[in-house]
Amino acid sequence: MKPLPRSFYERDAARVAKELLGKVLVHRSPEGTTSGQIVETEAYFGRDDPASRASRKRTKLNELMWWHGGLAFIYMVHAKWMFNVTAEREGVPGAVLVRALEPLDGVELMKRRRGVDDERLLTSGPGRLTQAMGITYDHHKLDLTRSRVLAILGGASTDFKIARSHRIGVSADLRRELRFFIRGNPFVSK
DNA sequence: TCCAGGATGTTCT
DNA sequence: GAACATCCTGGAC
Repeated sequence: MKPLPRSFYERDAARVAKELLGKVLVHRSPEGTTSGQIVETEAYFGRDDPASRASRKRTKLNELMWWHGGLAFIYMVHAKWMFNVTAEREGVPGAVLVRALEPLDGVELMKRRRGVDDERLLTSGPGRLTQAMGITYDHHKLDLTRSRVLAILGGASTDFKIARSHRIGVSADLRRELRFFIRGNPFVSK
């Protein structure tokens, strides 16, 4: 499996979010390799999206949303790291939040990092999956199309049904439903 | 320097 | 389903 190319990411954020389902996120760390299939995502846009970090002024923290697609965009909420991928072409703000994974490789390492034994609790939430995968602000700005450390690989299963809903935990959501998840997958959050 | 807030998680009912 | 612990960030002062 090869990393998804830049052209995959430089499109409408909602489309990128939807098509990231079923792809595989891999982190190669000194402790070992962990990977998981993406089962839940959310799309975020720019100025017209009140829930987006890019709806406010461009700062050092959110500027990656304006950069080109395919970069790791990481920030902290409620003392938890959130893992996003930038979408859209350079100059157009957009990002996809990865909300849940189905663990594949390195399950024992994930359990150790999370301090829990129940597989369902390892990666079924945005803060949980970063902890299980060992993703931190160190990975901010990493190019997912080139990095050997952190990558999203294509070619995974497409044998699933996609469901959608409103985004979770946002104070002011858009009318559009921008959360995508694999229907019936036990690792989807909530 | 201080402090409110936030795209959450856990634990309790 | 609701309370609350958690802790970094940047803007306010």
